[in-house]
Amino acid sequence: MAGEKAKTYHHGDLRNALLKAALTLLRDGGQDAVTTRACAKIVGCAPSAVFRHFADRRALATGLATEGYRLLGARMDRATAAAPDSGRMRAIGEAYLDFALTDAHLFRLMFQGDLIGLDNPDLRAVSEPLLARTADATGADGDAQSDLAILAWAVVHGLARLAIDSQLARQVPADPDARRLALLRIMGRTAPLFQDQPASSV
Amino acid sequence: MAGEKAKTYHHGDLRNALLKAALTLLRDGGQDAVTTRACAKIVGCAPSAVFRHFADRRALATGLATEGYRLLGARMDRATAAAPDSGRMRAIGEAYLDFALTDAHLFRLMFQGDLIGLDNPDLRAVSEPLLARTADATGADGDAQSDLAILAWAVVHGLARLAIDSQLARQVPADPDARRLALLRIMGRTAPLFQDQPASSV
DNA sequence: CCCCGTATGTGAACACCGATCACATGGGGG
DNA sequence: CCCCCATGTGATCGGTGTTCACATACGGGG
Repeated sequence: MAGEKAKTYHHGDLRNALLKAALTLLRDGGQDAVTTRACAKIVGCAPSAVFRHFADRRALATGLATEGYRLLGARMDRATAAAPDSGRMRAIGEAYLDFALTDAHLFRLMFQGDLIGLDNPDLRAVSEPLLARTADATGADGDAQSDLAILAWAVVHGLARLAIDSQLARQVPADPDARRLALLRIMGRTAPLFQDQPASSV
Repeated sequence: MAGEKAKTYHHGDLRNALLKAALTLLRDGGQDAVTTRACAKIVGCAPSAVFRHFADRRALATGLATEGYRLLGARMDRATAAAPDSGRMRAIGEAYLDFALTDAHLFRLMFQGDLIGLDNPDLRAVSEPLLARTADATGADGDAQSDLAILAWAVVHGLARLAIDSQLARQVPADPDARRLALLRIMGRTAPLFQDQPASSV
């Protein structure tokens, strides 16, 4: 008994338990491993129970992606808080790249339009502020601000995706730390967006 | 009879027919629609026949992706051939974006590491020269050349992916032509990589 | 020319998947 | 207290990738 959850017919928090199971499966098996039946087996419920909490497989994936945006946002917040004003863009870019490289499967899922519902209100509520905050950090304003924010996003997003799932993965060092440094160096070439500190410190 | 292919037991070119069917399915149904059974039904063979020509579903997808890289390469070649030397980078970037926007499903598949075999020799033979040609077009040399080529790739790749499968799709005009222009304008902000012509002409 | 080896295509099967539905359970508000 | 309804179950359906024994016929060696 002690510490053991009483085995009740009603789980009590099945939805969150399923999301947690799904995240585990995703992290070490990729999106293909995230199967409604596998999630059910992990939490110990019937396969059909999943659909009491998620309309379908896509809804489950959407919940996962939402959690991903929350994690990414937290990382970006921490990065900006710790950085001097003039280095906010670089800090954000670094955080974005780090997230993508260390949680690649989750990162991919967050942009897998066919697996998640991009229109989902919960997801939009979490993901849309990220671009706005980046726009602030450009230091520009007006149209240029918007353009620069999108461009900055594109640079780090492109680097991340190429590093994760393209032949570039082989053009760049395999060792995680070295790869990270190489990507940051390349990112730094995008003057003046990410060139806060002199190149030597990159 | 006239013009009709004789219905023979042996199809004769099943492999290519399957690839063609798969491409059709992909283009108007996304990757989920590319099913070995659906391909078989389209070409009119038994489901199991597919596996005489492709080891598994991934091999089929890999073949499709290879074809995609071939198409992209052709577009890039045409673009560079028609552009003045000083405008090669911009021409390449434009071609890349155009391809991604007009053949989005195929473009996505080309980078879907879990569906295609990135190590496939045929695929690598077609895809790897693309980066090399981009490196030439930077006009730089040495480490900077490599860095700039990767950065340029990242910019257009990031813009393309964000436009295709992220919330950015809603920040940017919905009309295809307007969207294209907006993305090119943003791309042009990456001085000096893509700034061949004065901004007014963008 | 025929004949057989082999590449190619078939049909039936298996395990797994997402999804649905009638039914079982039991917690919480009238 | 009791009953309603959210939650969980088990059986089931159609679809999918993949395999395997078997059928077919193309093409090269006698």
